[in-house]
Amino acid sequence: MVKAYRVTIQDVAVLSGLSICTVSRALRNLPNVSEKAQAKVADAAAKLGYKASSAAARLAGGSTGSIAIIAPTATAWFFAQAVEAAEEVFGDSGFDTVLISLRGKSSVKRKIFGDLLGLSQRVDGVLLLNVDLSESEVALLAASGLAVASVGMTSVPWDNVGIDDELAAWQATSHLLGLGHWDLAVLSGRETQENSVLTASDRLKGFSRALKDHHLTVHPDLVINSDSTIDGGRKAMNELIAHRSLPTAVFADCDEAAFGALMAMREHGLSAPKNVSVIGIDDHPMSWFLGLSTVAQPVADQGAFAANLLVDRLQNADAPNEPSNHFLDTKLIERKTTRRQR
Amino acid sequence: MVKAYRVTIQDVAVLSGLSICTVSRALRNLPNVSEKAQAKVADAAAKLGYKASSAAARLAGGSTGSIAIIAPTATAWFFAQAVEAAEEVFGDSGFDTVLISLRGKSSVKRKIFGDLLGLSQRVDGVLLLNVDLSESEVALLAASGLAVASVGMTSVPWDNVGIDDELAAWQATSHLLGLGHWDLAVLSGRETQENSVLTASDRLKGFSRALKDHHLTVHPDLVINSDSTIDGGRKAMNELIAHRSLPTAVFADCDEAAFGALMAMREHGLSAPKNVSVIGIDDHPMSWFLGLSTVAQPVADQGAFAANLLVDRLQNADAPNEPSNHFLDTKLIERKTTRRQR
DNA sequence: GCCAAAATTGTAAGCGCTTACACTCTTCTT
DNA sequence: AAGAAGAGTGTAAGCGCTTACAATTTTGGC
Repeated sequence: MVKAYRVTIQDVAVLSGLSICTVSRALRNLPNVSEKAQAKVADAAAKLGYKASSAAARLAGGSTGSIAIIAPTATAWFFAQAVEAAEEVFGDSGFDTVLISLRGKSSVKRKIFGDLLGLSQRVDGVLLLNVDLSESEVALLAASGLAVASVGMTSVPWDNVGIDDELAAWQATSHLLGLGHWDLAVLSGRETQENSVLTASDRLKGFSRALKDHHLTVHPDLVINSDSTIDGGRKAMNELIAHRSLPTAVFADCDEAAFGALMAMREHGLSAPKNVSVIGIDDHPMSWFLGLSTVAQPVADQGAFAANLLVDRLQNADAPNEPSNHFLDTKLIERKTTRRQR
Repeated sequence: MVKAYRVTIQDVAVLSGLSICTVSRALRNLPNVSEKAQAKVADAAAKLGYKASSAAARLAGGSTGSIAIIAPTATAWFFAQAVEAAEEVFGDSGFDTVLISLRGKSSVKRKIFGDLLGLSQRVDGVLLLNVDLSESEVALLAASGLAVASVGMTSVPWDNVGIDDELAAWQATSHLLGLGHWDLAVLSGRETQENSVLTASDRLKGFSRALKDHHLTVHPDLVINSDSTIDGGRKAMNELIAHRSLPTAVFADCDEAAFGALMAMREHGLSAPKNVSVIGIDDHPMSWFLGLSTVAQPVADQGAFAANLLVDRLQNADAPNEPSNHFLDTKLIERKTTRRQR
C-alpha cells in the first residue's frame, strides 16, 4: 500500500501564487477576493485536483460536509424511498449522508440527544423523517446550531415537508363512508414509548373527522393499535377478527398495514371487498397488484424536497428566512378492495 | 444559540492529573499505560462525558469513526434490510454510517472511485453490498488503506459474506424440474453498463447447471433480462408473454421480479401455478402472502455478519488474518405458485 | 495629485488530537 | 550493588484548515 500523497491547500497556494488564506476564502466564495485571484485559485485547484480535508475544515471551525438523516427505521417502504431521495440530493450537493436509524428503539434516540454536541461535531445538518420528538428534544435541536429540516412533522421551528395526514385519512375514510359503510374500524399506527409513528395521530384525527361529518362516532373498540408494518397490520387484523365484531370496512393508516390486514383476512377465509372493504394510505408498488384501494402520497418527492430545503439553508446561511411548511398533494385511488355496502 | 463548550482531551488530562499524551493512549487502549493510569483516565473521561472529536482525531492521523455502506440502491427490499442491519452493528460499535447509494448510476460509482482518497479521509472502512466492481476498482480499493468487507461479492481480497447464489438458483430451478417442468424461462438480473446486479450471473449459472443436470439445454430466448424490481419483473414477463412461446415455469432471480411477473400474468388473464409455475429467491415478506414459492436467504444476517467482520478488522488492525468468505444457508420454500406439470 | 476609506491579501495563532522521541522510574542481570 | 533493559510518562511538533488582525494595494473625493 503506497502512502498516498494528499494535495493540500498549501499546494494550491503555491501554484496560484497566493497565500493559503486567500485560497481558503476563494474556495469558499467568501467576499473580498478579487476576480483575478478567484480565477487563479479555481484554476490551480482544478489542476491539482484539490479537495479540502473535511476533518481539517471541521476542526478549524468550518463545515463537515455531511448531513445526518434520522428515521424511525430504514426498512419500511416509505423511509427507504425518502432516504434514497434525500441521499441523492445531498450527494449531488457534495454532502455525505450519515444514516441513523432509530430502529424503533427509544434508546437510540436518547443516545443521539444525549450526545447532540457530538453529533453537531460530525454533521452540518439533520434531516428528520417522521421522528417523534418531545418538546425538549425539539428545543435542544433548535439550539444545537445544526441546520434542521424534516418530513412529516408538524409545528416544528424549521422547514418541514409532508402531506396533510389528517386530510389523507379523511379522504380514505370518506371514500368508505361514501360507499355506504358505517361500521368502520381503523388500524392506527401504534403510539408507545418504544415505537411511535408521528403521523398516526393526525391520521386518526382525519378518520374521526370523517365519521363526525357523517354524524357517526368513533367506537374505541374499533381503533386498533398496529405497527406500521405488514406484520403489525396482520396482528391487528387478527385481533379484530378474533375478539371483536367484524366491521364492514377497515381503514389501515398505511399500505403495509393494509397488506397485513389482507393476509390476516385470508388466513381466516375472508377476503376484501367481499367480507370487509379495506383501504390504506401510501400507494405502495404492491398495492396496485393486490388491488388495494388507497390514498397515494408522493414519497420520494417529500424526501427530496426537504433535503433541498436543508441544503439551501446550509448554503445560504446568511438568508435566515422563516421556517416554511409545505404540504404535498394526496389522491384517492379506488381499486378493488373497497366496494359499496348494501 | 449558546456557544456549547466542548470537553477536550485537555480537560481529561487535567482532571486525571496525567498528560494529554497518556490520556490519548489510555483512551485508545494502547500498550505502555499502567493500570492505575488507565483507571484514572477512564474515570475522568466518564465524569466529564468526554468524547473525542473525530475531526481532530482524523486530522492527526487517527480514525474517523465512520464507515461507508455502498449499495446499488437503498430502496430494494434486500438492500434496505442489509443496510439497516449493518447500520445497527456500526452504531453499536460507535461508528457513524455513511450511506452511499449508487442508484443504478455508474456515474456515482465513478465519482467515488475518482475520489477514493477523499473517501478514505472521511471513513475508516467500506461495506460493499453487491457492488459490481471492475478489477481495477477492486485493486484501487484494496490499495486505498481502507478496511473493506462486502456482501454478495466473490473473489475479492477482503472479507465477504453471502449465499451461494449458484446453489440457490439451482435449488429453485431443480424444484421446478423435479415437478416435471422442462420448458423453463428465467428472469435474470440485467447486466448493463448502467445497472448491473452482481449476483445475477451466478444465479443464471445455477439455473443452467440445474438444466444440465436434467440433460436439458438453455434456450437463449428464454433467458429474459430483467431489473431486480417489481416493475422490472413485470416488464420482463410481459415481454415473455407477448413475444415468445409461454414456458410452463418461470424462475425469477429475486422475489420482487417474481411479484412483477405475477402481476404481468394477471394482466393477461394468466395465473400461477395454473398457467405457469413461478418461483423466486429471497422470501420477501409479501411472498408468503402471495403464496410465492421461493428460496429463502437470510438478509439482515448477511448485512450484520459482514458489518461485524469489518468492525473486527478495524478494531484489531494488528491481527491481519486472511480475508474470509462466508456462505449462509438458503432453503427452498414451496408454496402455491409452483405445481406438478402434467 | 494627495489622503482617507475601502478592498484585497498576508501573517500567524489556533482547532483537538496523534505520535516520534526524550525522559524518568522500575526491574532484572551479573 | 551498579548498570542495562524496559516500562511508564511527558514534551512538542505537526495534521490541513479557518479566521482574527495586520499589512498592503486600490479607489475615490476634493
